[in-house]
Amino acid sequence: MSLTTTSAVEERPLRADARRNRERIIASAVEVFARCGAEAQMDDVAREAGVGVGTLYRHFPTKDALLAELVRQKLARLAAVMAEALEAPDDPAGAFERSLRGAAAVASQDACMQEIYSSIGPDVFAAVADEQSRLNSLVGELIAVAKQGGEVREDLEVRDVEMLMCGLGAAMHSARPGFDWSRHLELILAAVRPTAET
Amino acid sequence: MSLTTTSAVEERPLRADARRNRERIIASAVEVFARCGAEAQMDDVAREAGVGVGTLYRHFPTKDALLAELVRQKLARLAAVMAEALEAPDDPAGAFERSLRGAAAVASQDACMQEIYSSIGPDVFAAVADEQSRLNSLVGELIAVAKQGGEVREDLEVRDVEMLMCGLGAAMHSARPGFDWSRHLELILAAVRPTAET
Amino acid sequence: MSLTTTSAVEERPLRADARRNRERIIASAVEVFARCGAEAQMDDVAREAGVGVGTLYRHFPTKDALLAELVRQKLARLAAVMAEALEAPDDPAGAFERSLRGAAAVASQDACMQEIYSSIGPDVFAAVADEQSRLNSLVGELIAVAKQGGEVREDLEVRDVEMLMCGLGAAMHSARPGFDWSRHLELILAAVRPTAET
Amino acid sequence: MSLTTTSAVEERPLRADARRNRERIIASAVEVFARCGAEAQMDDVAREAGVGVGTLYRHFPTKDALLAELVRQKLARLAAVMAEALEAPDDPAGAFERSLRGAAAVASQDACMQEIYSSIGPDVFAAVADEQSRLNSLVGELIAVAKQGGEVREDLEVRDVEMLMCGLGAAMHSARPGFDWSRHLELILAAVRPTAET
DNA sequence: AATGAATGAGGTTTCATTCAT
DNA sequence: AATGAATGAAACCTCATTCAT
Repeated sequence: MSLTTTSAVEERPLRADARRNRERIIASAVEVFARCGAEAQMDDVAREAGVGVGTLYRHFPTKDALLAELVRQKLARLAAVMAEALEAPDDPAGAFERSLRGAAAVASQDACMQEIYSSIGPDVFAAVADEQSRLNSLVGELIAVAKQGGEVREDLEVRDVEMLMCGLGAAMHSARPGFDWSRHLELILAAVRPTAET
Repeated sequence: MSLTTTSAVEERPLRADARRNRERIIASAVEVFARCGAEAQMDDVAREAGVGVGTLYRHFPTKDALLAELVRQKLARLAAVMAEALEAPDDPAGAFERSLRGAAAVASQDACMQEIYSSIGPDVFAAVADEQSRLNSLVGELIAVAKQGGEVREDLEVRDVEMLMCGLGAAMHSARPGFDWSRHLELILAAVRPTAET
Repeated sequence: MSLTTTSAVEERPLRADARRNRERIIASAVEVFARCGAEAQMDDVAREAGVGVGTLYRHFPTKDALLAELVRQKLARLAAVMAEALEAPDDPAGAFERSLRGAAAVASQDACMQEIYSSIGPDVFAAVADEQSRLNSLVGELIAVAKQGGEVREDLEVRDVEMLMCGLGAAMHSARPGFDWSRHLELILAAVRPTAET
Repeated sequence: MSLTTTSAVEERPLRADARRNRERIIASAVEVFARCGAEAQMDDVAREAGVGVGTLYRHFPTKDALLAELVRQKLARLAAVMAEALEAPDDPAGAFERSLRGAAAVASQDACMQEIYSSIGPDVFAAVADEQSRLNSLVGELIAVAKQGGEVREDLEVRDVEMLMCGLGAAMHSARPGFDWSRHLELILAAVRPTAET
């Protein structure tokens, strides 16, 4: 069974009420998972959305399918931030840093997403591969531009940013006393800047 | 109910066989949680240890209590690495870096611990506070020494290291394709080194 | 609520398209139940018929009503075979045997019907009583004729044939390895023939 | 997952209470399935047995496993009847008929078993293959003896008996008005006796 | 009249924890 | 003290039926 829900093509548009429900479900899911973590229950999501479980399962035939959709949306939002940073014409210089700050801000809105992103098995991960690689492409472009401007170390790669941001998200979500994600982000930015001896 | 199992005082020493059981349980738990993540089942731990569930529950009255013990031991091992780095008399200079490398190596042995560490609720977190703060003290000392040697940025604080290492562990555990914790660690070390303009 | 759908009188004739739908539904139901057994789902029947579930429920207010209709049609087909055998003027002698062979052949076309026929509760059974008794009358006539020809044992009754054919259908449907309904039928025919000592 | 529950060898005997429960569960299952048919629910079985569902699932990890056990026991009881008939030294002549009468009597005690036997999928059928073939062997022996005595037709095979008895069981279970299994059995016996012309 | 989205009771199964042996 | 059988509250998911569009 495929976890994909938005098969790009030949997807006849949902009836108005169905779409409304779909959106309420997603919104509620974000809410509920934020409260309870990835082990939140389908029943709770349905109740929060004010629909029956059956409706929930009509839209997402599996809990994993719902998680996949949430992750997908999150990745899409991150990609949007990246794209925006990339296209801003006025200041190509700071694009990279701006994009990371924007991404961190987006991530901080629902840090629980990090837990979900970490907890998903290979199936869900695969179901999300498209958005993931689109995001990675954008990061690649941002890095390329930044290298030309001498803003980041020469050896910086996409997966470095992935790892660091993944770590940022996790620390964010762990919410240990004293943790402060914007400080964390500054350290990450320091890590990717050209080193003294280079 | 307290999650603490080793309440410092008035702890009559376990009978020899009981202690043996306790240790086998912990070893098995590490094994099983490494295989299955935090949602491994108590029955599995018991079976792996070759004891009945009842015995498992005699030693750890709760799953959380078992998790707490595992986290505690992990923190203790990290503290040991830190202490060792601190005490090495020959090369006080590199102590800080050495300690982080050592800690990362220890963490990499059972990255699932990171998931557990992240998933524990406040109760378990509190049950582990002692080891946590002992570890933090050591990190504080290491930072102090390193600052004197000019090895790290002046504004570095313990919680910075906590955050970065927490992120490292999480990325480690996520095991996304292409992730490489020793590269991640190098970036972290770059992040804490004195910046050019300082 | 009555399961009857074709209440003899006061049944205004369906609109042309409605009738078309009704027939497509029944055909699809036969198909689907043959594939999946009695626990096939209403949604599947509707999809196979190319109509919405709503339409299906307009024609058959209940799953049981649909099953009843299927059983009714089956019984009608069996009755047709019997009537045909009875009326064949050329060979009144073999009519009984011919009718059973014909009935078995019809039954073998969708043996799943047997499962349905067995699984129906008293309600559905009652809803089908008319066709059932019409069939039984015909069997009665066939037996009477056969007795005059000395083709069947003197004590043979309608319910004997019912029982034996019911068993045949069930064995057919069970489709255990090695089962062969035409062999089974021969044995049944042997059972109803006059015994040696009579 | 295997449906087998009684893996002949190396099965350490159950604790006394566990065995008691196991037997109560089976007894209750017979009862409940007799009342409700194969779609009876696990919860009902558990309640009837006076145990928690968990206990039920400890003994039978799946509904199918439970059904398999019931079928197995039924087949074993039938085999016992056959064996008994075979071994009776005094009257080797009537052994075959006696065995069928005995089998029918046993079957009539819980005719619902027939429905279950028919409804089981290939998996359960396989899980029951041993008992099935043991039963078939006995029938084979009975047929052989009967042939020597000239009690049954020369061409009679085991699967013929299987088919006929399968049909008997089904008709029994269908319990249509007027059905009478002992009459049905007499007809079956007539079917297998040597025919006049042979 | 037709559609298919929505409903929600109910089905099977899991697992942390308790308690009789 | 040790065992593992028993417990039962949930978890996920299905499907006959209703009802807004």
